Formats: sequence, structure tokens, C-alpha cells
Amino acid sequence: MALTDDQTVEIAEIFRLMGDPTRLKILIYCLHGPVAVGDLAQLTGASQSLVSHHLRLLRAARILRAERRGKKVYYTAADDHIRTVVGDMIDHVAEPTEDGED
Amino acid sequence: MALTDDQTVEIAEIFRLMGDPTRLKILIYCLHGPVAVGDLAQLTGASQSLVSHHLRLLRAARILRAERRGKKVYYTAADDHIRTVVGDMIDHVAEPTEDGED
DNA sequence: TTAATATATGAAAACATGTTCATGTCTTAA
DNA sequence: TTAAGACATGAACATGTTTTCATATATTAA
Repeated sequence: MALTDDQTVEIAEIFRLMGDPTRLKILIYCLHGPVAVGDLAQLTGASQSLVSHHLRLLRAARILRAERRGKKVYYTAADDHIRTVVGDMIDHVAEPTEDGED
Repeated sequence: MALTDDQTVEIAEIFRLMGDPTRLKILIYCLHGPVAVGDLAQLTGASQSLVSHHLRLLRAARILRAERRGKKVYYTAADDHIRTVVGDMIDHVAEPTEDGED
């Protein structure tokens, strides 16, 4: 498939952003539909400020997308690849371990 | 689907490890078959020492698997989920952007 | 055993990241 | 305009991570 160096760095950047527990929780809550910032703070147990900081990163990387409705801002997964990637990873972790190495 | 906190942290850990460019390069080279450490150093342009350090992390997280043959040690992707996850992500980056926001 | 090749590891330096706290901005309602 | 609700942002602290350098271990061949 041969990726360019820039593409590799871009992909690494996305993985890196998914690689923080707080951010990953936020992302997972946003996989199935728009969630407001305040609700994300409640759901994840993180402060509103922290959630906002993380949302900014996820938005900038086009992992999430923001949409304002009145006073609230709702975030959703940007596309289906993101959903698929997270889904696959959940499968990966769910498996008991592919071969017998323990 | 509802993940436990531990599972979320475990998944984040794997994403985090994929989130470094050097490590991601190593991983991608190992997706389609076993590659020796020295070759990985050459392919990625990283020092042998650095590659070894990264390999240790990838091995510990069961992302890669090691196999010794004589003096050399060969590394491969641990399972197909890993291959799929990286594949999806490559698709994600390859896309021109799903909607018109620019 | 000694030498050579291939890989792994520990410690330290250089750099990056997550989190909090205080404050700023945007939006709606009065 | 003012006030209140919802979200965003900057600066600073604390902590982690990547990388290098020097050195150690394992394997094979002589």
C-alpha cells in the first residue's frame, strides 16, 4: 500500500488522540449520535474545561464534528471510518487472545 | 455496547502506542509478514536501539509478536484486528473528507 | 573460548502532554 | 442592556514520553 511519510504522521496523530482514556471515552460517547459538551462532562466524569480542551483537539483532527443548537454545542463522530476503527479495536480487546501465548 | 473502565483504558493504551510515527511505521512494516529488527531500523530510518525500545512496547501490548530465528528476531502483527484497524485508518485518511467543511 | 553479529536494556536528556484554575466569549431570555 | 447558562481558552504545573548513548545479553561460527 505504501504510505507517504506525511500520511503516516497524520494517521499516527489520529491514533495518538484516541490514545488518551478521557478522550477515548468522549469519542465513544459521540459514536452513535450528537452529545452536548455538558453531558460529555457528566458522562465521563471529567471537568467541563478538560472536556472542552479535548474536544478542541478531536475537532481539529476531524475526528469529531461540532454543531451548535442554541446555547449548547453537540459533538458527533466525523465519519464511519472512525466508528469502524473503534469497533474493530473493541473486538480486538474482547478476544481472549488469538494464540496460546500466556 | 458499554465498555468497562478497564477496557476503555486498555483500548486507549493500544491507540496510544499506535500514535507515535516511528512506532506506527514499525507496525505497518510488520503488518504483512515477519520483519527482522535490523531491517525495521533500515526501513524506518530509526536507530537500532530506538527500534528495540519501541518493539518492546508493541510486544508488551500484544500488538506485535516476536519470533527468533537464529541470530535474528522477526516481528509480525499479532492478529487481524490490528491489521483491520490500521487498514480502516488508512482508508479514513485517504478520503477527501466526508462532507464539505473546509 | 574468542570473535562477530543481532538484539535488548538502563539511565539520562530533551521534549511533549494532561489537567486545573481563572477568565473570556457566545447565545438566549428578560 | 443585563444576567444567566453553556462552552472555550490561556497560562502554569505536574507528569510522561521519545530518543540517544553506552553497555549488556544471546546466538552462531571458528
